[in-house]
Amino acid sequence: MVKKSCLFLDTIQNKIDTKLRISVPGSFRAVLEEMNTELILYASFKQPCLEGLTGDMLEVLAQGIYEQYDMFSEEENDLTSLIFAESRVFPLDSTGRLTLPPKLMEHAELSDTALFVGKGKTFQIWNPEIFAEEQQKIREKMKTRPLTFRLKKEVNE
Amino acid sequence: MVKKSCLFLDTIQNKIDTKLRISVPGSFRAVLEEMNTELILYASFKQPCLEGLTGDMLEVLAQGIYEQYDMFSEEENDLTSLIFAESRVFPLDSTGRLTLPPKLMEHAELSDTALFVGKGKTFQIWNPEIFAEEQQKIREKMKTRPLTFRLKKEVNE
DNA sequence: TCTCATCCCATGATATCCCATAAGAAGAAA
DNA sequence: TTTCTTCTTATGGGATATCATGGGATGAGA
Repeated sequence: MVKKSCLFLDTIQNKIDTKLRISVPGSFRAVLEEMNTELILYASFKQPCLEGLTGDMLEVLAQGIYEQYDMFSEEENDLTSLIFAESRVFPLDSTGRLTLPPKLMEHAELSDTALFVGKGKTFQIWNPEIFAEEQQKIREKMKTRPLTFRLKKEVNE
Repeated sequence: MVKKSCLFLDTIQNKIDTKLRISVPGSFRAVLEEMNTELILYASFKQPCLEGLTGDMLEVLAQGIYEQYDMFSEEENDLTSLIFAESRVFPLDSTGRLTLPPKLMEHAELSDTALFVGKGKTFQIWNPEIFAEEQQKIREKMKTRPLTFRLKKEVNE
């Protein structure tokens, strides 16, 4: 039996119905089930899209904030206001759909279709047209400023 | 069975009725029930809002204060005065509401609506208009001085 | 007896669940 | 390679349960 990857991969476009429901791609649901965790969404504070996370990820985030910042510090307050106040658990129905709140629909400028974009340990939800433009911009940027990146850890271990 | 996150998430606006009652959001109540703990409120000593905690969290807070400050220090005295002397357990009625004392209503400048703001292991209760301004300030701050934050722990392990 | 706080029930709105159907992908047989 | 079958995944609509909120009843303390 091959070990399943716990990464969100690929780009999948699904429809948003009149009740603002959308199917989470099967491969994404498989990751959530494999990790036995909940699905979290929040409005990205950098881009017009939604950020998708696992519940585990959010717990680690919470723990990290308390370890790195003072309980009553301004930084702690700002971070928790931006992350936890904006995110929510999204339960899936029996066919694997979630319901998008109007607030998030607006933020990501969604109407009748949405794009699930795998980002490894997280994913994003985009308006397909906007994503295509953004993706193009990133490609252009790479031509002039190539990113460097080095794997620190051995791969096959 | 998926593990439930024990974090206060999302921002939910509810009404305060003529008896000064307000429904605690269902998702917040779920956290309290899951942790099998009481709901504590006190007037924030930094902002015009109310701080909400679980009984468990208050215990952790107490422990932290005694570990970080000398028993008879000024800081220890100030913090305990500000937190424990002001805190109270708020019982919920059968439909999940609590009754706000006039003193807390004043402190948070509340009238007929209030916003429950998830902050992870705690939450806050705000006048919606005041919170919107505060949140905007935080967003502005992030543009000029983006907070960096690095996950130290592996997420999927 | 009066006042205040808590408790209990009724209602309406909303979100969640469940079933039915359609579409697509993978696999088997020709 | 082509066609047919089967299974999984996606989408639509109706039924149901849950939650927020308002009003009245009950009981304790002043």
